[in-house]
Amino acid sequence: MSENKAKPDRNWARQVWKVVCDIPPGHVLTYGEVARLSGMPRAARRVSQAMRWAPRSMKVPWHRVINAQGKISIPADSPWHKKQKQMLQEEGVVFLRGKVDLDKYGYQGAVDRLLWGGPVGE
DNA sequence: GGGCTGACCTACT
DNA sequence: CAGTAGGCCAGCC
Repeated sequence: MSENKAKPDRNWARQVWKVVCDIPPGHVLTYGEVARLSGMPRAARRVSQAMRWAPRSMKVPWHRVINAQGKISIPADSPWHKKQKQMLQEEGVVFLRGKVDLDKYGYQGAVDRLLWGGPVGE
């Protein structure tokens, strides 16, 4: 209870990190989905900011968060862009033409897989 | 107190 | 499929 001395502004970011930490390995979530799961459907932009503030001590899988286009939103200028792509590939995510198939690795695809309890190609 | 920025999204052309 | 326009909201100057 003493570590929570951060300003209330950063409090919303905490919820975002919590949702991101809930993303299963081998799956990705879009900023809009994460924002909606965090309770702020219009906060897609806020999520991006939260990723930037995500401290390493939290081990937040920020690399599992991508944009609605299924592509990495980090500018190629940043070394993290290359890092994220490698991280996802390590998790089992496949990049097609530089994009990720949200139909398979997206949240909706994850639920479908859990309900059907089988591989995606069906 | 006001205005610009941004790891975005959705919709239309 | 690619490009453009509008919206949305917190952080920073």
